[in-house]
Amino acid sequence: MSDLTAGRLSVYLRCLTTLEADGVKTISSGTLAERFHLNAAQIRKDLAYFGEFGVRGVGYYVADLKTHLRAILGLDQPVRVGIIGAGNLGRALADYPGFRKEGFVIVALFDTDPECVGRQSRKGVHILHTDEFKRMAKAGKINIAVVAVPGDAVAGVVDLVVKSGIRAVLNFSPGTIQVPPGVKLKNVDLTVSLESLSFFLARGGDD
Amino acid sequence: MSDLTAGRLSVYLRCLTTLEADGVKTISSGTLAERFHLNAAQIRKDLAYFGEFGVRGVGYYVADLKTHLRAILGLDQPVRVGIIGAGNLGRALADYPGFRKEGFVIVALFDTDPECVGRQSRKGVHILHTDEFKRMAKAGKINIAVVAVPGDAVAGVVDLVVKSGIRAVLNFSPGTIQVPPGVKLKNVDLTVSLESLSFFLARGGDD
DNA sequence: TTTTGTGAACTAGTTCACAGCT
DNA sequence: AGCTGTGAACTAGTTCACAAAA
Repeated sequence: MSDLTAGRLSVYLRCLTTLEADGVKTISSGTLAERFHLNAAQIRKDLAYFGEFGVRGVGYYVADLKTHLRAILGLDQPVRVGIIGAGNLGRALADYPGFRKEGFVIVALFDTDPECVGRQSRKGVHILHTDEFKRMAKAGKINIAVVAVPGDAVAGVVDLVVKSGIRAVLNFSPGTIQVPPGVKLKNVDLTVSLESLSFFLARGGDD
Repeated sequence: MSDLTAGRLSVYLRCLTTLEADGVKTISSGTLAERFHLNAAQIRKDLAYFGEFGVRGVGYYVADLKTHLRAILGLDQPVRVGIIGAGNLGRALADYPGFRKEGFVIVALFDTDPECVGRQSRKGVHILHTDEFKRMAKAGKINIAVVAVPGDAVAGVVDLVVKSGIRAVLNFSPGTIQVPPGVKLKNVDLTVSLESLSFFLARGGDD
């Protein structure tokens, strides 16, 4: 199963949440695709890979499919997130409402700056010293590490994260880092995102 | 030219900046690939599309290629960015050092909350009322719009942005929005990113 | 009749491998 | 000898189109 599929499952889950709030009980791939600008065949193929969730002639039961998707995405049990880097971005992520909404638990922020260690974010996420990270991860208190440190610190931090036994990392820091097999790294590179758009404008912007 | 290629060009540019700082004058695709965990053939193909920048038997001149890439990415002239949504995330993005480093100019933050309009971010980016956005965009003061508003506001904001003549949008808000042809929309969905990682862990995490 | 699930066809993207230039 | 630029081969991802099920 590809990375792109995983992302789409997450999108489908959000669509279903919207539909449920609207009181929709059952939805066909065609209607779902139309309403959320997706592709019906792709929805069916993505879902069919994990089981036969649909009913021919009817479609999918919203509540039922939602439960299945949450389980497939591992959201049927709490997912604990530790954020390394308590700068502006790290703290914004710690307080991001979208994470809590889907059941993620932000365990703590981690930083090395004595100025902010011991303090907490606006919404009350505690800032611990990065030295604490390994102990907490080893104790099974962190499932996913989010890295939001300056570029020159990222290599060391990712090394620490991997050595702590973490197997999923969401990285916001720049750089072409590598992780050992068995560890999943997802990069969100803000500069690259913005430069891609600049490229589009520079090209004439007609595609 | 695909979106993925544009992203890689941005990555190459950053690699070259690092190399230049290290005093490297010339680099082959093979060495570049090895050092930054990239693919040599892909680097050559990506670059060759825009011109014959390399010298056979030698490689690429770092400073020269960097200039070319900056021009291709439209970074040879200032790119002006307006950020709509002055919440935690919007303000963190406004102050993000990586943007300034590559020559982006953060024109202003925009929000509708009277509580924060008139104030400014830590680094001094002014927060204007969203009503001002259209005027500034029409006056050519904004090239790229960054959207970081709550999910229920995103449709209206993107509509405003498009009506203001903006042709490149970086969206951090959730939802499957659509823009007319000729407008480039890039989504950074934080919840989807995190859920993809959760999916990987739930699957057993061995790929 | 409606809609799923899925093989087959298609499209996009990556990597190989080597001719040709320096 | 070394390295680029590029056609050809390959791999991955998407969409089509339809048989089978409710």
